[in-house]
Parts: sequence; structure tokens; C-alpha cells
Amino acid sequence: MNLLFKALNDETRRAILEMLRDRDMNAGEIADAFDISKPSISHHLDILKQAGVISSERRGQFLVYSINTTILEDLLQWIMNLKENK
Amino acid sequence: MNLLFKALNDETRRAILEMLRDRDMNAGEIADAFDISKPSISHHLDILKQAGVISSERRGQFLVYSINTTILEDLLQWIMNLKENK
DNA sequence: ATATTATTTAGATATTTATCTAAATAACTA
DNA sequence: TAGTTATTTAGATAAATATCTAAATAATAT
Repeated sequence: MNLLFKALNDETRRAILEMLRDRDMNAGEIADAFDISKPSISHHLDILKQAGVISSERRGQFLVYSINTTILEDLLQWIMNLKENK
Repeated sequence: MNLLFKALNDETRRAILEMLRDRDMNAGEIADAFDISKPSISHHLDILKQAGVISSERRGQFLVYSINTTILEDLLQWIMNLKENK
């Protein structure tokens, strides 16, 4: 959970997740969507990957990233648990 | 949302929320539950308050903190929206 | 083999953050 | 009014983080 909260605590990374929600994208495409250097985006992708919220697959020269929403179940549970009073 | 994600991105602060889920507590009680100085806990409480996830009310000498789960709705929505594919 | 394209790794830097101690504010009590 | 208790504010510091440029790795194409 630590890694997941950390991953989500960044505007850029959350925007990446929102983009990957609609379609898989390669690293270059993702980087092009931001005014941030490719290495920085690569670092953000790594943090998202460590949290288990995205995965990557090589397709030729490209590394294609996909969202992985399974891990978000834990987060949903944690939040809903907080809402159950007493 | 930024402040909320920031607030949740800390083990101590998440533990505070879990405690406040069960009952309202004053600052001293909260601080006593951790091996961290009172000023540090005060700072954590401030961050949680800025995020709108807790509120405080003075009762005599004491400041009593309560959880505010309303703000968590936004978070739930954001996560569930990510899960809706395409 | 060499060049080109895609992406990451390495190393550096400025900002943010979690923590501490000491001092300040606020409320109660004798 | 003084003293005590509860909590925060101020100021300092070490660790974590987001970013950059330059170099390295990986795959493709000529």
C-alpha cells in the first residue's frame, strides 16, 4: 500500500494513469503528452510499475505500458473501511 | 485532490485516520499512540486537516479531532473512474 | 557493420518533507 | 495572578523526491 499511495501522490503520474485508462501507450507517446523530459517520465513509469498499477511489454523497439487496476481493489477496500463508522 | 493524496501518502497519517475511525481523540491522545514528538504529530494533523479529511473542535484545554469521510467520496470516484475501461 | 530510433540508467541539483528541540499561545486551577 | 497542562508555531536538519543532461542499452533498418 505504501508504494501505491506514493505512486498516486503526483499529478503527472495520475495523469499518466488517466491516459492509460483509455488505451495502452508506449513510453515515447506518454512522454510527448507532457512538458517533462523523457528520463523523468521513465522514472515516473518506474514508480507506477513498482506500485503494480501499470505493467509493460516490449513490442519491437517500443515498450508498451498498460494500466493494471487489480491493485486498486486494495485501495478501495482501505478507503471504504475508513468510511464504516465505529 | 492533490492535498488529499499528499495527506494519505504517509504511514503515520494513515494510522491516525484509522484510529479516528473508531473514536474522536484529542491531540495528546493521538501523539501518545506514536513514538513521535508532539510537534510532529501536530504537523501531521495539520496536513490531514488541510486535506479536509479531519476536523478539530476545542473542548476546554483540549483539541478534539474527528475524521471527515465526505472528502473520501471524491477519491473513491477517481479510483472507480480509472477502473472503468475505455 | 553502422546508423537511427526508443527507452532507460547514472549522476547531479533544487525542492519538499518528516522530524527534532525550544519557544509561544491558550485554557484551566489554586 | 501564578502555575500547570495542552497544543501549536518557529527554526533547523537530514532524507526523499522530481527534475535535468549525458551516457548506456536495445531493437530496427540500410
